Amino acid sequence: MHDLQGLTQRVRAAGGKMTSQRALIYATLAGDVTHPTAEEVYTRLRLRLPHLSLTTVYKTLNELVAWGEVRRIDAGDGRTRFDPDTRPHAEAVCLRCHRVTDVALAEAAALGERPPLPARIASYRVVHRAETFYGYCPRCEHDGALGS
Amino acid sequence: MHDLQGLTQRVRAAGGKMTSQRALIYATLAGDVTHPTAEEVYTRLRLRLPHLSLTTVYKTLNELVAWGEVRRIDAGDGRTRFDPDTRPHAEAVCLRCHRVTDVALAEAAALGERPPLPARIASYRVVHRAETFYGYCPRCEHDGALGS
DNA sequence: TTCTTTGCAAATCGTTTGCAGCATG
DNA sequence: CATGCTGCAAACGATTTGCAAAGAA
Repeated sequence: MHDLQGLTQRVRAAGGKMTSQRALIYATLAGDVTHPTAEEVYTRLRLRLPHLSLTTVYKTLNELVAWGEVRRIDAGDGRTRFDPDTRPHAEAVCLRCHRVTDVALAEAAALGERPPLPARIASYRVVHRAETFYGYCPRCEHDGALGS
Repeated sequence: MHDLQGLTQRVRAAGGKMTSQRALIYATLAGDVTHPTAEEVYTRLRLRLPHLSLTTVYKTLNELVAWGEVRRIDAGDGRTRFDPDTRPHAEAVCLRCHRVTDVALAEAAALGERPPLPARIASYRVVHRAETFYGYCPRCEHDGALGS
């Protein structure tokens, strides 16, 4: 998730074409720290591209993941969320509202986050690591109903 | 996930009843390190309890999670897996076959796993932490087709 | 007996697929 | 103009729900 030009190049290198839909989906996700679902991306873009279909959003997001431009995140409810930040980092997931918040690099570092990724773990060839903290976000903590 | 007696007590304390279905589902999961899906649990138990329904398996597994006896794991495909080990530990997920393997405590420790769980991260009240390594298990690595 | 649980069938919901028409390179 | 892309509708697969019958306390 860098500039549109670089992305266009990579898309073409992969035998693809740059369309207005893709450009907008890319752009929407690029600056986003809220880890939106496919449906959320769709809803936002429909304002600017009324003819856009949810199918296209799904396909495009899957491509982005396959190309390593975006990362897939599971927050425990049924939906898949997407994170344009592909650098190794930790996340906090709310067990109630399923909000996902990036954990500040400094905070992660203080906890022992070590950038160099070991190549093998449990005999797996490791491609990516994630550290996830499950708990309650401030809003949900103060809203009670933590048991639901 | 301890002994059946302790579980029966806790089930009753929560206003529930101990049934043969529950006892078997509990027992099946207790010693399991393969992180089975609901369907896998169902298939195994059907041999001993031919009348068992998948619905019951789902309901029971959800109860176990709600009661903190079991943990829910997402391996990236559509299915939810279940892990009877509720202690903080790391897992390795295969990006191809979605197998989940526990990372040995010693190995995790060498990587900086620190048992004491910080109470707050990114202002979340943290209940549980997970460190996941995504990559390819030995079998899939040697089977080629890593791109699929 | 009373209240929970079971299990069948049907409903949900997120996501994917088939395919005809459209747009990019 | 040759492919790849879009978008509609239909298909899918995992999980949930309604409800009547069965079982535990």
